[in-house]
Amino acid sequence: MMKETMMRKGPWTEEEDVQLAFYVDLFGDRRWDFIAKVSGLNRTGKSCRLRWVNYLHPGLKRGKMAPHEERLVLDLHNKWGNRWSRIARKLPGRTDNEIKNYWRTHMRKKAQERKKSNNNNTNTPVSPSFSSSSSSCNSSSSSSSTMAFGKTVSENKGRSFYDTGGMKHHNSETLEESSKVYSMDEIWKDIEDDTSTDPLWDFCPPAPVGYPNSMIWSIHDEELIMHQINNSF
DNA sequence: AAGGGATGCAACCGCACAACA
DNA sequence: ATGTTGTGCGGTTGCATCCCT
Repeated sequence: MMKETMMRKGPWTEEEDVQLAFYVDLFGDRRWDFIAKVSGLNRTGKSCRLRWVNYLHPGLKRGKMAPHEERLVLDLHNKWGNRWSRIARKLPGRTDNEIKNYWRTHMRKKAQERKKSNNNNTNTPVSPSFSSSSSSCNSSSSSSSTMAFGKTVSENKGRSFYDTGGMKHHNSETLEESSKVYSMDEIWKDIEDDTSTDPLWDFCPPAPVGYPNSMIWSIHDEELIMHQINNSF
């Protein structure tokens, strides 16, 4: 039987962050349900984990993606599709969530640029705003296809507009050419063509995920520690 | 200066999978 | 072999801030 207690949701407060960090420091970044319980945070283990992984983890970089990171994301997405966590492992200090958000943002940007360039492709070229040149964009064969980005695309049953599917769809015949209302793959391919020629990303570091995995402790230890904690608060 | 749309990011949800009893 | 629990992942949403008119 699970007793239904109202779990807290929504943004984390600074106090909660401090508290979570304290307990993760004590118990390691595993056993999230346990941490959630003993910390007294009225959060689910899941929520605690997410907060730690995406925000509190000491190894995290913050701020804008560097150009080489952008390249890496593009290239790895081209290879692996929406395997965000996998991609994140190749970008130390970046989280899957961050990369996912980045991708979404830039897909949106790109989509809009494309839309613009389609609208007035007869004369004024669009100024590229993303990382490097995108001069070859308008060489794509999709110049006549209907662009259905933004809100309308959600009508496109189940596929979010930034979900190109990556690898998933490259070999798939489910995406019939004829049925494409819009083709992110095509668009992104164009972008890729511009960027992937650059071997810059080759430096690709050996994926140190950065989690301290040496936290070995027994249940017995847990209980002892718990006891101490309870006494100290 | 104000209002509205665009953007970026944090957080939640649902599902899948692995470990364990 | 099976059920339960914990964790991880990908997709989606909500909200605060920024920017433009």
